[in-house]
Amino acid sequence: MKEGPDIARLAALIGDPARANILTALMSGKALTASELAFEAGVTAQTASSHLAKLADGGLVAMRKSGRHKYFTLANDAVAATLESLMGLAAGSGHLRTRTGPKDAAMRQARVCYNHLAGERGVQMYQAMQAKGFLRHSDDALELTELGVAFVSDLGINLAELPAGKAPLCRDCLDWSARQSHLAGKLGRALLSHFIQHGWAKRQENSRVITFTPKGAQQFDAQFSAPQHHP
Amino acid sequence: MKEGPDIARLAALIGDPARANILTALMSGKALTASELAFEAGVTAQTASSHLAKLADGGLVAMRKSGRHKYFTLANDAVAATLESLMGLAAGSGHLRTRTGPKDAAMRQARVCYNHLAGERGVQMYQAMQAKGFLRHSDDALELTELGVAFVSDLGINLAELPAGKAPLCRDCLDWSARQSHLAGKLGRALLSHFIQHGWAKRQENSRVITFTPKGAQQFDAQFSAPQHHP
DNA sequence: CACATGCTTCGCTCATGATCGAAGTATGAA
DNA sequence: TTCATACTTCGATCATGAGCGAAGCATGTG
Repeated sequence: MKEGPDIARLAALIGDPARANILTALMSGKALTASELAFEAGVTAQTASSHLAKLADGGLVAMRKSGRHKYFTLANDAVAATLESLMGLAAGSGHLRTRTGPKDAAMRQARVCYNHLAGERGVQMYQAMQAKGFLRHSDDALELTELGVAFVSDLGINLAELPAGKAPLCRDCLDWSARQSHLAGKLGRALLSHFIQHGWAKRQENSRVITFTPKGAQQFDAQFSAPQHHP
Repeated sequence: MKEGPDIARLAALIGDPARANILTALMSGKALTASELAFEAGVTAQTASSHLAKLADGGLVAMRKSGRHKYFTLANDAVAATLESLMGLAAGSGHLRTRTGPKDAAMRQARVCYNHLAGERGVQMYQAMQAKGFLRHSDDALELTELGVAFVSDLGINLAELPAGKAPLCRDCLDWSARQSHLAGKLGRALLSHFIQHGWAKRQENSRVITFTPKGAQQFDAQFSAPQHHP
């Protein structure tokens, strides 16, 4: 009678309304913080924390710490496939909807992530710097190459002036709107400061939104031309 | 935040141990009575009755009255596919329900997945049919090519005789033991029937295990030679 | 008919776990 | 440092529903 894997344990995990809401929100493919997921699920942060721990323990979601945030994603696409299968059953071959999008188009474009640039612009910068060989992953760390050192110096950033301390120079930061990494760390902070000091972009009051001036956007694109996909 | 199909309700339905046992038992494809299912689930008849009512109400099982008996089956193969998908996740996350008995090895080799062939043999067949160009993915659907039509006709299966209806001819079903797809749908069902009718394989009593005869295995391998991996 | 069998309904007990307030920890900002 | 934010842990409350005994239908058999 008891053949095969323990399906009940897993299904019960998905079967709680709050957890199902969390998983449904994560089906968008974006990485979301614990607070955002608490809001999505309609529960308090404490409750969501408990649920997220259970989901992680059950292997349904993966977690990544970033500063004081915790970003959650679905653990892998097998989980997503199973969820979609369940949605299909629940709706009778129904179709999936796209959950609550990011609040603001401007936020998606460019915003402050604590102290560095995030959003599409941030991702663009990160990818361009990798494509040009300025950034390199080694083990779990992100390094600025010699080429990269020259590049930021040319920009006018003095690496020696950056504050010393345990904080890493370069770091990945997961972007909530683009679901891709962008550049954090002391260098990320320095770059954003640079853009603002040189009038490329401005911070909006009472918001995380960053607005690029036309001229600034041009200069930004010149430095960080988006990687071309096949011709 | 309440959007899309109600996945929680459905998952909670599957998430009860007794109901999960019932559904797992029905994965054998056999129609079982309420009492038999009560025994499989390890609960009393009253409790099983309540569970079965809920499962039927939730559209997971179908019921047919016959005299003073009630025969239950899974509602359709979409349900079976979802359950198999859940088993795959559960097996992956390590929470196997212990007791890897002798039955387990046989189950991995070949078993019934509701009404079609699963396990290593099922995966072998699926991959061979893809490698030989009998099956092809298009968009999200799985199609039988013209070559494939000829192949199954040669086997002695009359596609025109298959029951009409909205059920798909070919469908992916994720194998929980092999973690790869095998063939479900009306064709998958027809193929398994064919193997059994022609004495290639036999179903074991009270189990999902399928045993191939030596001769049957030979014929099976001849038709579905496993794709060779280059050294 | 009486009687047995298969299943269902009722009513009750009881364990599980979802929830949130309050307090605690970690990290970043000023 | 002091404050703010993000998340976690603890403790207590409370609703849900699984489980079963007992009784009630329904449908067979002798």
